[in-house]
Amino acid sequence: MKYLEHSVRVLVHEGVYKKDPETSDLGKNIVSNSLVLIDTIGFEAFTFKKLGEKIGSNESSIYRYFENKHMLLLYLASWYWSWKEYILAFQTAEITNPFQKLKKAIEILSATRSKDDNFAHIDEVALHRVIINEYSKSYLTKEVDAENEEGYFKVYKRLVLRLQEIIVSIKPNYKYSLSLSSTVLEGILHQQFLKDHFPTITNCNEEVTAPDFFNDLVLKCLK
Amino acid sequence: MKYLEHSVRVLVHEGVYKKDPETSDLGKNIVSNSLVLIDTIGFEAFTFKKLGEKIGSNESSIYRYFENKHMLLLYLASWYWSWKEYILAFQTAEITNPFQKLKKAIEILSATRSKDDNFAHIDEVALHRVIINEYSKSYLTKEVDAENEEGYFKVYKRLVLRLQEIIVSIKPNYKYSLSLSSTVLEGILHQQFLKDHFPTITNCNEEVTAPDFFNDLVLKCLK
DNA sequence: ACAAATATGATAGTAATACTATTATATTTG
DNA sequence: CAAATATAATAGTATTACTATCATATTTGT
Repeated sequence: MKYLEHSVRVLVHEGVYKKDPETSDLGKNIVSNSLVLIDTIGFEAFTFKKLGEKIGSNESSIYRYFENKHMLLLYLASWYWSWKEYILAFQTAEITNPFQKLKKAIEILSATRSKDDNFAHIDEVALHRVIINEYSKSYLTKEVDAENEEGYFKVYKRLVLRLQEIIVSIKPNYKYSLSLSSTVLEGILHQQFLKDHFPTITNCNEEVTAPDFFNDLVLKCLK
Repeated sequence: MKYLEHSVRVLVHEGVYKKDPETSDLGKNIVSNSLVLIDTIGFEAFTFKKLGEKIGSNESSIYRYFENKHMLLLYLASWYWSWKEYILAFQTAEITNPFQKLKKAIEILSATRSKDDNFAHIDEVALHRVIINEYSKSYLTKEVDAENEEGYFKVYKRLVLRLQEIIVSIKPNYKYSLSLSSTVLEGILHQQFLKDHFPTITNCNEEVTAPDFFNDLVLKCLK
């Protein structure tokens, strides 16, 4: 049952994998453990060889699922954003007040873990950290235009548009709704990174959260 | 004369290089050509071997200046931010109106090239593109805390604080001046990237610029 | 002017990375 | 029970990311 739900709500673009990791135990192991390993040693030091050793599997078997570690990162990112999109749709559906909707959206996009969800093999908290630390690297490449055409960033872009819709519903004549939305989504990750590594250039800390700041920011923009 | 000026205004932390590239022709060649090569093939594909071939020099000679390509990126980034800081200090010194000062600051931080400056061996436009595409990679690493302690990100953080000072001078009781400042600085790079690669999620294009958006944003926050 | 120091170049070598190919073996399925 | 499929094991290649050594050219200090 868990898995049926899972595959229904979290859809990853077919092009990013050679073989769908959801269809086998090895595949699920690759995904769940790559997450933990990237979180531990960082994306640069991460290799398929080390992952193979960790899961007691052969390097060559991993290559049957993903062309390389870049594609695996695209997979993890798609999974993350797709999951966020699902929670966003689900948890804001009932909210009619657009201000409350916006607040809820920012909260969801900033959240380390979702209260009502639970996936068998994915460590949500580790995934959240990996996205903060590594997501930019998935698009800051020379291949970004080709991969964008393939549709690998569709889910992320759709999320930006969903947030933008809420913004527009509050202030239809606001000229920078797209830029505000993409700034908030990117900024949420960035402020969380700063909180952990460059605390002198952010107000976010144990008391002040990223949602506090971005809520205030967006509301002021839409007044 | 140019070089005297240069070394006075652009100061890079000693720890990022093994030998100061400003002290020799080879060093200057390394810096200027690495810039062009990274801009052309991207940081991931960039190697010291390829750079050596490009400048007709040996790989091992380049290693005498920089420990590895990561340190070279830190160098280029420090150089860039130090240069921006200089221009900012210089061009806003005379402005007494804090709103005008803020506008000028955002303009400078977004500018591809500076009008009144000209460096013999640095291609400013290429450097600006490299910063947009690669700067995040300099701090999204497992070594960030150690390198931050060494002071490798001092210039960048100081720039954020300078922008924040202007913000505070306009609205002293604004609670999120640091986060706003760091969001703007990061956002300026991000919106320019989106304009080039993900135009559907930004309002920035040929007519609307990043300064247009961020000026509007910051002014609304400080009203 | 000359010895000493320094900078660069050339070559070689190592360990790790990023794969591809082949073959053997185990498991599933029709 | 045969055929198809998945995984594991091994080997091999080109490239990367260096380090070490030695020769040679250039600069500098006296």
